[in-house]
Amino acid sequence: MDTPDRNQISATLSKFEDSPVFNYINSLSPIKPVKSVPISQTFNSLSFSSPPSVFTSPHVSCLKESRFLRRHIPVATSKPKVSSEDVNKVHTSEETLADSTRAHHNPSKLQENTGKGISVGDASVELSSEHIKFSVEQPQALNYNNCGSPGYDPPLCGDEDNTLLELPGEAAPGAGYVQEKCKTDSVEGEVHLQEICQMEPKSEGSDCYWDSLIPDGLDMLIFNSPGEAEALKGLMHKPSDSSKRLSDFMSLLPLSTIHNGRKMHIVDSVASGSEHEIGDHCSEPTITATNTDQTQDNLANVALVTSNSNENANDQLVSVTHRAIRRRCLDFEMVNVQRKNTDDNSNPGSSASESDERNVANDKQLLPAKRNGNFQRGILPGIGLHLNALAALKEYKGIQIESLSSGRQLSLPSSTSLQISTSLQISTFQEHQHLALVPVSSERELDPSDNGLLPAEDCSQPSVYMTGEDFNMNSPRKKKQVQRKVETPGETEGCKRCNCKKSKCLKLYCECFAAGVYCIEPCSCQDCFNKPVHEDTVLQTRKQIESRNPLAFAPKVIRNSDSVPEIGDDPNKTPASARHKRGCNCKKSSCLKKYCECYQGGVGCSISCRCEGCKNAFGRKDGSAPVGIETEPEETEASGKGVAQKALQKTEIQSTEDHPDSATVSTPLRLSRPLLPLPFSSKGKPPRSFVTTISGSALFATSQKLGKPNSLWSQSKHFQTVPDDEMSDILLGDTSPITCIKTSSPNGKRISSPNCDLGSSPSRRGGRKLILQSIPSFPSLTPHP
DNA sequence: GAGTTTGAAACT
DNA sequence: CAGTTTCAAACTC
Repeated sequence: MDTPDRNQISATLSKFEDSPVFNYINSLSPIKPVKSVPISQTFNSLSFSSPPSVFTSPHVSCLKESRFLRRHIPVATSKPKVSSEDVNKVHTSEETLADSTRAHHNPSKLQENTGKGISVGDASVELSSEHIKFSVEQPQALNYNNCGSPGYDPPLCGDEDNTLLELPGEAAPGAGYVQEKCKTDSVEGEVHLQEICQMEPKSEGSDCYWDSLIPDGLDMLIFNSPGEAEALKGLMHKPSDSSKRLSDFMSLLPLSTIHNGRKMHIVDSVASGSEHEIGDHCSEPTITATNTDQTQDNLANVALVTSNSNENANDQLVSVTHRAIRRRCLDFEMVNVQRKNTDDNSNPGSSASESDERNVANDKQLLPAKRNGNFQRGILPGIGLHLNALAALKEYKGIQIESLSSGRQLSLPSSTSLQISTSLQISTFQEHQHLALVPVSSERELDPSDNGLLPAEDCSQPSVYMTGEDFNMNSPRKKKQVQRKVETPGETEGCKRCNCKKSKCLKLYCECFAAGVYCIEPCSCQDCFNKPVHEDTVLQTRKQIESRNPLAFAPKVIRNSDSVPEIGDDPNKTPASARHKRGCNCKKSSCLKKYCECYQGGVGCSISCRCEGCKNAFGRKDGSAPVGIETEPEETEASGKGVAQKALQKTEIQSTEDHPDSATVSTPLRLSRPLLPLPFSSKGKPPRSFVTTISGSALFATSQKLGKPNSLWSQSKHFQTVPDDEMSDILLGDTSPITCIKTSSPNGKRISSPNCDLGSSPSRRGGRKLILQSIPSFPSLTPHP
C-alpha cells in the first residue's frame, strides 16, 4: 500500500488541518490546499447539480442503476486512498466523498477528515464504491448522450448514484442514503476519475474493462462539462506517481486478491448489466470463464463483508477486494490513460476528447465482439431506463432505446452474470436493486449460450445480443418452444417484444408498453412511440390510461403472500395463491392457452373470472383443484406451465443471479428495475433476492420519496426494480417461498389487486411480463396526476 | 412466414 | 355497464 509515512503524514495533517501548522504545511505543498478546499467544493457543487438531474428525471433507468450497482460492487474494493499521497488527491476525493456521504457516513467522513491515513479503512470502502459509481456513471452519461434524449441525462446520474450507493455497499443504504449519494455522485465521479487516473498506470490486464470504463468515463466527463474533462486530463497526467504507487501497492497485494479484483470486475460488469458494455467486455470468455467462480466467491465475500460492514476483518476483506476491483478499474483506466497519455502527448489540447473517442472506439470494438457492437454506446446508451435499467438500460434501439433494452438486459445478465448472480445478488441486495431490472437481458446477452431459458435472454438481448430472433435461429420450433416456455411463464417483461402495427406501442395492446418498458430492437413494432425519444408521449399516454384505470399498469396477476399459485391450491379460494387481478373472460380457450391471462400468468382462475368452460390447470374458476397435471390439456399446459415455471424459475434464478438489479428484470433492467434499489435490482438480479425484500420496498420508498416517477421509463426503472422484486420473488419461490418476495415488492400500491397482491405477480415470475406489470404498478403508484 | 383464433383493450 | 370494435398475441398450418 502506501508508505506508512504518508499515512502518518496524512493523519497528522488531518489532525492539524485547522491548526496554523496545517495551514503552513498546506502553503508548503501546493497540492494540498487545492485539494482539500477547492476540490471538495467544486465537487460539491457538481454533486449538487447532478443530484437534481437524477431525481428529476424519472428516466433514469433502473438499468443504469443496476449497472452502477454491479460495477460498484466490484469496484468498491479498491483502495485509492492508500496510494495516498496523493493523499492530497485522495484526500480530496475522500473529502468530496465524505462531503457527499457525510449525511450517511458521518463517521467515515470524520475519519477521513480527521485523519486521512486512519480514515482509509472506511473511506477506502466508500471510495471504492464511489469509484465504481464513477466509472459506471460515466458510462451512463455517455449512454444518455448517445440516447440523445436530453431529458434522460439528469435522471441517469441520479439513478446511477442511487445504484452506486447501494452497491458500494454499504449494506443497507437507506433510500435517503442513496439520494445523498446521488447528489454526491458527480463529485465522487470526479474524484474517482482522479483516482482512476492514478490507478491507471498500473492496470495491466482487463483491457476490456478499461476500455469500456474509460471511454464511458470520458464521455461522461465530456458530456457533463468540458471543464471536467480537462480536469480529468490533468488528473490522468498526474497519476503517474500515484499510479506507480498503486502499481506497487498492487504488486504487494496477493495474487488472489488481484484475481478477485479481476473477477470482481467481471462480475461487476456482468452484474452491472446496464453497463453491459463493460460487463460484456469483461465477460469475455477468457476472463469470465476463469474468473467467474472466484469472482463469485469474492463477491460473496465482499457482499458479506459490506453487508456486515464490520470494521476490521470486513474492512480488510473489503479493502482487499476493493483494491482488486479498483485495480481492475485502474487497469482499464490505465489502458485508457496510457492511450490518452500518448494521445495527449501528441495532442495536448484535444487529448481528452480524443482519448474518449478512442476509448469509445475501443469499447465499441470490444463490445462488438460479443455484442453487436452498437449497442452499448451507440445504441444502448441508454439509458437508462431502466430498463434500461433495466431499464435503464434498455434504452432502445437507437441509443435510447437501447438503454432501455439494456435495462432489460440488466435483468437478464449474461450467463456469466448468472454464475455470479448469487454473489451479485448479495451485493446487489445491498444496492438495491436492480438492474434491476432488470438486467436480465444483459446477462443473457452476454452469454447467449448460457441458459436454456434463453427466452429471457432473447428478450434482453434483443437489443444487442441475440435477439429473440437470433435465439430462434437455432431452430424455429425449439425457439418457439423455448420462447413459449420461457415467455409463457411470464415472459418477462424484459424480454418482451411486441409486434404492434397500429397501436404505436402506446396502448396496453403493446406488451412492452403494458409492461412499462420501452420497445427495443427485438420488437417488430411499427411506428413505435414507445421509445425513450418519445418519452413525453409515452408518459402522457400512460397517464391517460392510468386515469382511466389506475391499475392498468399494475401487475395483472397478484399473488398472495403465499407462494405461487400452485396448481394444488384452490384457485378460487386461495387467497394465498396468486390470482389474476381482473380475471379472464375466456370462452373458447378453456383457460388452457395463453390467450387466457390467468393461464398465461400461471395462476388459477378465480371467482372474478368470467371464463366459460374453465379448465385452467393452475386452478379452475369453480374451485376445482388445479387439476393442472391431471387433464391432458392441463398436462400439456401444466407441463407447459410447469416447464414454463421451471423455465421461469430457471430464468428467475438466472435473473436473480444475474440481477442485481434488473429491472431491471431487469431488465434490462437492470436491472434493471430497477432505481436505487431498483437499480440494484436491475443490475443484479442477484440482488433481487434481496431486493425483493429490501430493494423492493426500499426502492419504492426511495422512488416515491424521490418523487420520481413519471415516466414509464422511470417506470422502466421501476421495472427493473420490480423485476428485482420479482426476481427475488422468483428466487424465493425457487428456493424459498415466493411469498416473501411478494410481500416485499408490492408496496402497497399494487395491493390493489383483489387478491392480495402481496407480491408482484407470480406469473411474472414465469414471465417477465409479470414483472413488468408489477413495475408499472409502481409508476401508477407514483401518481402522475 | 402467413393466416387464423382468441381475448384483452379500447371505444361507443 | 354492456355491446362492439380494434388490436396484437397466441396459435396453427
